[in-house]
Amino acid sequence: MSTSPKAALLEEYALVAHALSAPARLMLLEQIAQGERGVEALADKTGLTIANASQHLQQLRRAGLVTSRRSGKSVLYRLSDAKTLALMDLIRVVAERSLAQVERLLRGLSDGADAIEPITRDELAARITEGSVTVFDVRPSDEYAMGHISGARNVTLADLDRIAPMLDPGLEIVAYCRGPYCIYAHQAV
Amino acid sequence: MSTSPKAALLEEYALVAHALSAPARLMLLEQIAQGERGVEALADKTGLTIANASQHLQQLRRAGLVTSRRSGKSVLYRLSDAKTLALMDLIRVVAERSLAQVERLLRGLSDGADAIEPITRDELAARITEGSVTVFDVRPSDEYAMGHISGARNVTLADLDRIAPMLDPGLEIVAYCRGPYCIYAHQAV
DNA sequence: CTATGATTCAAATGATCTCTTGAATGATGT
DNA sequence: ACATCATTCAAGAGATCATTTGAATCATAG
Repeated sequence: MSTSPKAALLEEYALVAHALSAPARLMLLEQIAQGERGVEALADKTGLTIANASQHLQQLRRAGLVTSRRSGKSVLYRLSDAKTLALMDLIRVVAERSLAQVERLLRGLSDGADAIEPITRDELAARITEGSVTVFDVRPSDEYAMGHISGARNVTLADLDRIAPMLDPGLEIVAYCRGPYCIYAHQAV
Repeated sequence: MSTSPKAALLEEYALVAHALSAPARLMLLEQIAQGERGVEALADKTGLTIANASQHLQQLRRAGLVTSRRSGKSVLYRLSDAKTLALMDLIRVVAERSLAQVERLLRGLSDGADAIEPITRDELAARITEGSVTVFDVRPSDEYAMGHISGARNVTLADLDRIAPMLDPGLEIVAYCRGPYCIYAHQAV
């Protein structure tokens, strides 16, 4: 072996980190985290060409972050296991904790007008049943179809302007999408 | 803003991952995890030039993984908090879980002869006091000086050949260094 | 077996990263 | 203030990576 064993190990760790170091691959992971997807669907969502998306996906697979299986003509990709999601989440936490730039971005989005209040899943369910809040699922409708909170209305950003005047101003509005990665919710506010 | 807010966020996440994607920076982090260190000490340990180490350290600082403070003439670096360590650890876990290549490396190191048995900290302490094992700390002596398990002997790899014949073959030998990142222990076996 | 459609491979270009070298900065001690 | 030491900055060469294009592979349907 030309390189020392220790250096080889470090290169393996670096390979995993490198797979997460391109925005294009993070977009793909974000989509794959929603559920199994084919290459074409992923390319559409991320705006990448099919060949380019395929190459990024193979880099993710080489790093062990996703696995693929054939289903008919398509190859479906999914996260290899929960650790992949935990890794994405930890990177997000570290990035948002320490980078003042990220905070500025989030502040810029919310216009500083409405208070943004993160709440737990159980708490949200309780408030829905008691009718004190209206929940909007602001994801694209195909993602909505694959699973959503009961009682939530699927409202795209384009719909918002149309229905905004019809809302009871006294009601609290909760916008959600697919976890911390999504910024649709901020835009909807 | 020329780029969309969402793309900017993804680039921040990518920056953190990118900081972890070079073996040289992983070596530096591994050393910094041992305690606060100056640039020169880190450069020595990793075999990098001082200027090069300084550049990598600033990349780590930009990503929020380490912080620095001045102490006299030196600038001391340390991990920004426990999340950084958790992130390194998670990457290691993901890499070792999914990459068959890593397993092959580890198998190659241990020569397949002696069984390698990872044990918990408490279990180890119990075995030391009852005298059933001999514990070697195979780290360099300056790291040993900064903290080690009571009852452990500091034995460098160079010393091993010299003292190996003097050991009671019936005793179990435990080699340890500084957690999962270190491969000295495997070499010592 | 052949045709079709989805995906992957392979080569080439342009961009990015790493490392080295030499000079500049910043803090300390005389 | 001056000298000195540790660290950082700046610029260039060499290597590596991302993206595009066109061709090749693979599984199903006819």
